[in-house]
Amino acid sequence: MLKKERHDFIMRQINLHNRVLTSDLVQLLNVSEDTIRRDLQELSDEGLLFKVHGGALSKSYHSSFDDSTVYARDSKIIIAKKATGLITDGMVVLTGGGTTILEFVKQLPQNIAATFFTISPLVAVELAKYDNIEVILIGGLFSKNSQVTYGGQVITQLAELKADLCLMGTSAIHPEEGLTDTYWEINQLKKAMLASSKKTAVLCISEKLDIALRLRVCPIESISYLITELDQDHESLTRYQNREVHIL
Amino acid sequence: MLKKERHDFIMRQINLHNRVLTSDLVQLLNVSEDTIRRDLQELSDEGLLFKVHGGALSKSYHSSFDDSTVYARDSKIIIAKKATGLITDGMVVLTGGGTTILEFVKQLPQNIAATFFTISPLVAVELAKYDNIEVILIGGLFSKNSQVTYGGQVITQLAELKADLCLMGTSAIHPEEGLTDTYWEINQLKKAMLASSKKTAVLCISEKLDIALRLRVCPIESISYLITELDQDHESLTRYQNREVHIL
DNA sequence: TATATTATTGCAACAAACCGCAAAAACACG
DNA sequence: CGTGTTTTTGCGGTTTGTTGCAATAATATA
Repeated sequence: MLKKERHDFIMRQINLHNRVLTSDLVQLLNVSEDTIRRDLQELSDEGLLFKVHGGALSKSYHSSFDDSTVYARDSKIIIAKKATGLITDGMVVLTGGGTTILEFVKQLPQNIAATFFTISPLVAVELAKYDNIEVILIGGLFSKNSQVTYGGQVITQLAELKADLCLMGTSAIHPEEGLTDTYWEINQLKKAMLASSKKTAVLCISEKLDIALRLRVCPIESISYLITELDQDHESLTRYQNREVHIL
Repeated sequence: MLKKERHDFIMRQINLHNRVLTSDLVQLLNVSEDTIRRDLQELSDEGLLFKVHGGALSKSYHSSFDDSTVYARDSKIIIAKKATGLITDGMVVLTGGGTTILEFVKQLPQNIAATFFTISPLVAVELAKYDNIEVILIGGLFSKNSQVTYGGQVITQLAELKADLCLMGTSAIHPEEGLTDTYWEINQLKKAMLASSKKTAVLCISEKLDIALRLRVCPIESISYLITELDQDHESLTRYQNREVHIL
């Protein structure tokens, strides 16, 4: 393999995963550590990546990625980590959009092998960084507000699908009213997603608990897992606990 | 064997395999290393390949997709600006993916009113920033390499659609061979996109001119507009000019 | 702080590139 | 045809590029 090809390979890995480990590259490319280190040094000199102890990081990861802009990011990371526990190899997963789901994708283990259907282009792009994940983007009208596809075409495609697990964020959840939403189209969308999945996990920061909006998506019993940043036995969650809903 | 024949042979190998090793060519062509090196040097001077230590690489071997440092960004901005001239209010436009198309979207005038179909999630997200643009994302399998949706589902949806204009990037264009590509699925995809549009514009930086890859998408006559960063009457473009193709 | 992992540096072996030169082939032209 | 010129090619010697190794320094992790 030519040096240039190695460099291209490394850059591809970097842009795919936002980071590379020296040790991984040694195995993948079957060359000595020294060679990889020199490659990383050269690419770093060209300003194509950030060299760090143990490997290298994507340049865009630091510059363009403004972590601070995501609201309540710390909470969302906790939620995301809990949610990854639900995913096992071979699973078929359906996801919605939103920053919480996006965070969930970033927290997935590197080698997870699964099939993901999603209505969120951003989630699709993030999922594509995993070698062993097959990504199917469900197409349709694209919503400027929620950054997901919606509309009849999406509903139709969802109807043909049966996923093991559906992961969705929510803007409101209430012990009696269940999941609710403000927009008709998003409401329809979520209903269709629920119907297409054997189980459903709702990812939701605690400040969205105990809120009911105009349009009802489903009763609380239709939800299999409720994932918040709170402890399992936090008092805010007791009213959600029942035979159907597992609190994580 | 004549020099010209050797050069043709080398270019065939390059376009077939994306790479050649000096040592391989020495054996295949039964000439000295120096001769091969000189051949590669000359072909490199003509801009037909990239010479590297140990051999040479195809010019289109810029497979990697890096969002941080877009390759030849200045050229792509020039191309993008030219392309915006093709869009008028009320148009139905179909776009592919790639950094050039993404740049095109960023250059669109703020209040343009049009309908865009796209196979690229990133393009969809960017288009969503325009208030008066309706965005329809065509869904399907998501390609990790090219960051667009592809496969049967995409083809099927494209078949139901007739756009006024199709905008696509390309990795290779040649006056006799037309549009060509390396991957079967992308090839099929581009064919379907062409069939779904009344007119087609190809956005393409000049270094991808005069390159032919393995799989043919369409003859040069099927293209309505060819947009490069070069001046309209640049000599590199004369061979592309004919009744059908407009050079911008 | 102790221990393991990763970086750095100089070095040697090898491969490839470069340079000048000369032989051979192709070409131009009277 | 012959002769001078240009182009092409291969060879030897030299320089540069690439890679892996070993010893040492720096850094992470518990």
